[in-house]
Amino acid sequence: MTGRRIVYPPGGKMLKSHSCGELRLDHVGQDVTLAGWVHRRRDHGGVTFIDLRDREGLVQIVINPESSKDARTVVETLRTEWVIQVMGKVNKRPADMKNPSIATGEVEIELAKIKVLNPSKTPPFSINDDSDVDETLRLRYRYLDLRRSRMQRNMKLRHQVTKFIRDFLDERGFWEIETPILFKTTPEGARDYLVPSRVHPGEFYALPQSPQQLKQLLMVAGTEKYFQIARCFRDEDQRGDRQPEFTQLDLEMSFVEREDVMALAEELFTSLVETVTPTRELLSKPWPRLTYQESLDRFGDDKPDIRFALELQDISDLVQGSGFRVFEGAIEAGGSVRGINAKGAGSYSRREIDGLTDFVKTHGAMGLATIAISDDDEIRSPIKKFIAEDLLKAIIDRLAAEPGDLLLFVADSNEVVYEALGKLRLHLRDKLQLVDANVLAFCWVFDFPYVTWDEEGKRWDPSHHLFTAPMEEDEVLLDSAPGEARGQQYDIVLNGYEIGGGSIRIHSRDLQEKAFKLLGLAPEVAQERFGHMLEAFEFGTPPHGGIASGIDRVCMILAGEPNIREVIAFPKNQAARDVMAGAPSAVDPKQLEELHIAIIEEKG
RNA sequence: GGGGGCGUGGUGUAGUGGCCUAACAUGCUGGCCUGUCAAGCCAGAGACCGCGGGUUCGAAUCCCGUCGUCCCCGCCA
Repeated sequence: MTGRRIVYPPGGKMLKSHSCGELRLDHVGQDVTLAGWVHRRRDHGGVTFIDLRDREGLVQIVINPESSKDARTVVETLRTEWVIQVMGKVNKRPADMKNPSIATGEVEIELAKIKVLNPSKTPPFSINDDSDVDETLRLRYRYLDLRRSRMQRNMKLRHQVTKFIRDFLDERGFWEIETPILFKTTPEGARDYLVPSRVHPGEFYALPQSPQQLKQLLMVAGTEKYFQIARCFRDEDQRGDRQPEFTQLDLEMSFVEREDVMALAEELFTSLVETVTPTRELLSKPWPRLTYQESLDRFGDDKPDIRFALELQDISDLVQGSGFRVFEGAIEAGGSVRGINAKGAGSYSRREIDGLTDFVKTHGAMGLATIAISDDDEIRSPIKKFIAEDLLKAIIDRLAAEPGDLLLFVADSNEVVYEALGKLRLHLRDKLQLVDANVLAFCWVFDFPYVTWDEEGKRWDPSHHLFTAPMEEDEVLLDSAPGEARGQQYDIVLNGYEIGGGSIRIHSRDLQEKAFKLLGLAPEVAQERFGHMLEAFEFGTPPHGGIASGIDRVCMILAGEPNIREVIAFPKNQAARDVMAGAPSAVDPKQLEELHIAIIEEKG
């Protein structure tokens, strides 16, 4: 997209009159002062060129034998990444010397004066190209990495995303309100980052996992429409799309129902991507809506990537009574047998199919039943000898299989079947290159179960969070059959990533207490941890709901990057370490003493 | 907490038991060159192969351990 033209004030308010990247034919004849980094230098003996770079782009500086001796002497010493200031005249380039590959390629600067503002050591990796560099090295010299075009592009994109969100919500009456970073621990959910209190020995603040409670209290406070681009903290192990601190668009509205929040969020994100990434193709508008159950049945995933098909098919009804114990056993135990048709993978070797089997095993499945149909219609299948031929045909029909296809089945509990096939589906997406990277596929997933049973902890866990309201018609189920109640929750999914989720909240003390009780919080514990919420709900709390969206993930997808570190200026590595500054680090014993903290050495 | 991949001049890679006195590209240093834009040409410096131990006549290469890093599971909205 075309950025705002940067015009520097004339008369020496800054060290430059123009940015390098903004110069065009209109500027021909003007005397300009530029400042930036030496991108490249091409010394031809007589004539020398410098590509001068700043944030806005590149421009070519020409030094002729007719240029001043002083200038030529300085130019000889220049090296890449030196910071220089140049004064010169903008000339039109002769016709055969234009460079269409850069925006300023029609012009060049005839050097009059040059000043070295700061020399540079040879950087540890090249700044002037986008070659791959070991990520640890990039992180260690992040300030240099951020100078490279990829990161400049990503940081700019991120700015445009947050700027768009702010403008959009401002226009609709939202107030941006900051909430505390030092708050109260909530042992439910993720692990908290704790901050010791110096003035209160033995007591700790916690960094917020999200501003959830505070934004609800802002609704109690009559704010009605709130948002924040908020930093959130979770002390859990990292992934490519998870960092210990990350940024959420957090918003909350009073006097709304589920549809109101969904409509707002859908409009926000649709217009966001249409504005910020106009060349990306939006798969569908309005967004498809999937119930949680439909999402699992079709994609084996509650955050489905709907850019490609490869949908799951249930064959339980077919294989029941087939005599094949692996299939029958799963069904008898309450599970199912489902499969996907990996179109065009029928020629996979034994070795490749074994690879797929190993893959599903890492996701809990016992194994993978396969039916490979070669291009000349020959069927290879380890289960062929266990099932009748007409059943095999029926299964092939159900999966709409053709020569050249590979059918893959998992028989297990529904939970395992969904997980294994859902992940296998994504694995095949990458292996078979089934998606167009330019497409953006949003969808809604809703009608989540209100709670899910945690077998290990022998208790009900919230599928969203503690403050989500159940569907009104399902409230009666909370006592009788909590597992069947649905929550007033909705998730935004983009290209297989959950980029946002929200709910209508509970706004009455009675219902909130009931929810706490269901979730195994004893009244006195609930009072200790969330007394302020319960109390607030007694003072005329409006019905309210909202949504939160992971800005890092959104930017990652819009930037086409493989992980969120690429859209965070100073991210931490997989081990949650800042390798540039060296955080976390040991602290002075004096500091610990002041905080009333003693270190316990690791045992063993 | 568990599993897997990777670690070789500054950078990116090749080499997977002797041909390695470690190769290639790029970068770096010096020289030549008046129109290039990933400039070109010539010359040069630069790694004992993450670290420690072991196997072997012989290890960058095999084994064990360790450290770093990335990915996945667990965990986490």
